[in-house]
Amino acid sequence: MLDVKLLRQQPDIFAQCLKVKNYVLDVNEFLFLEAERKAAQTETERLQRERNARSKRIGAAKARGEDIAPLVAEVGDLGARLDAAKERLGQVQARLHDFLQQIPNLPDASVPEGRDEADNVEIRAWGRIPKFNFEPLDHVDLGVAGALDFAAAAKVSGARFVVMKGAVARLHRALTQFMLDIHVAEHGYTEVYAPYLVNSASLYGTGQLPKFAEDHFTVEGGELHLIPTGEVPVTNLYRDVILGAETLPIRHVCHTPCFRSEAGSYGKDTRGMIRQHQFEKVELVQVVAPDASWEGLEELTAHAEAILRRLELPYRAVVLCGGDLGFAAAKTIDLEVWLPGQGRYREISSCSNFLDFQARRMMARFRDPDRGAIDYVHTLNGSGLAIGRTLVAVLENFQDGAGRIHVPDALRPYMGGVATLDLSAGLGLSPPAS
RNA sequence: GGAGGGGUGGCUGAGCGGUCGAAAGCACUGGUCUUGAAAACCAGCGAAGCUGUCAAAGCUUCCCAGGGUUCGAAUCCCUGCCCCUCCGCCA
Repeated sequence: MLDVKLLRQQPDIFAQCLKVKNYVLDVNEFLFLEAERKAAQTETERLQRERNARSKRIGAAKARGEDIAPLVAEVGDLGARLDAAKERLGQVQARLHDFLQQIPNLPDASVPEGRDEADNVEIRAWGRIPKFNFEPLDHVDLGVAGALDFAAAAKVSGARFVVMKGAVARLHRALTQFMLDIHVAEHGYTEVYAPYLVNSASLYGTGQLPKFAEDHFTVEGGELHLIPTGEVPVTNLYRDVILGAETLPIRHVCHTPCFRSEAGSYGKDTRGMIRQHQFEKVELVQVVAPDASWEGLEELTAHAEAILRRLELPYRAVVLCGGDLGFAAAKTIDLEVWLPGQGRYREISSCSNFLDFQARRMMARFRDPDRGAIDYVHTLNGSGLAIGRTLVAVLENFQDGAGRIHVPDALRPYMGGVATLDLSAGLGLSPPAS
């Protein structure tokens, strides 16, 4: 949600900024609704004031033991007029609210112009892209002996699901634990366990509603929704909260499954586990004072990058262009990992600064001791990292051409010391030491 | 699933249908006192929005949410949500 007061003052400047996000702000519609709102609100408040004054006089007269009948008669149709005014105000406010809810966040001035992901700008790259003396397989082929079983998942559930078995299932678990441990022990995040089903208010708070209702799953007959990302339950912890300044910055790490309907992505990434209805993610969330959010974005991005570096996975960081930027974000840095099976970089983390956009929607505030005032916090989040895609990256980058996967050093303690996974043996389970 | 109790300001907690946005205490902020601190005492202290160029000032709304009764609702009625206690079931 944007600052309405600022929007009123300079709607044209807002419209100009939103063009970078390919959003057309209907300034005339806004000005019309604002004029309506103002008229309706002043009229309603005027009638309320009159009613209050009259009621107060009746109360006073009654207290003095006087006959209140004439005073009551005098009220006349005030109630009816007030009801009508309230009705009108309610309607225009609802329209205005809807209008404002649909407007995306303003992109930061540093966000490059552009239409789609082809226009994103690389800001750094790390690691060496592996050279193989064989044709690298993608994860689907690497797991074909049974460790990654897409057919079984299709039978049990449908398309866009996976069943992992044996060593790969363990690798998946190991990655999760590894990431959580690093973020907690070394990056100063507090671990959080949160619900996977949330109410609509939470989805409004972080901006998944009202515009993107088709992107997530809603439980039939209920008002609960499967979370599309851990961002939703974790950021909403601070909905309707006024924080003490001393509690900032807040850093949370949370491992959750994520559920996405992937409506509108038919035919896209249908092979393998790049785009699934269900995947796991370790999410980083920060709640900070307004003057600390840009620093926070750099920091949070570096925390996500640290995981890739320790896993020795080559990646690059790109700044999303206006056209590719999400609804609520002012700026987003994507981390893209190299996938030999596809011969290209793929998104594995998305780190965003939302400024006060989410905070405004969810009334997440803090008490600023310097000014003695209450102000909105700034919120940030990023994947640290998406587990499924990290698994794919490990399998594809560390294959040896003979169906074996080299386990990166950092992960071995989480794999019971195992250095190599043999996927050719079916489930990739090492034969028992006999 | 059954029975009962309850949702009031940062917290605890009063509240009669009519100067109640709401007693009191705690916490917090400022002051007096003190070498300093504590204690004591004095004062202040909820949020959102609107009108106003700014400011001064004024107004409206908010006592879980949504309806209703009434000239007037924190207070009465209905519905929903949430919490607590006991019983049952249960990972």
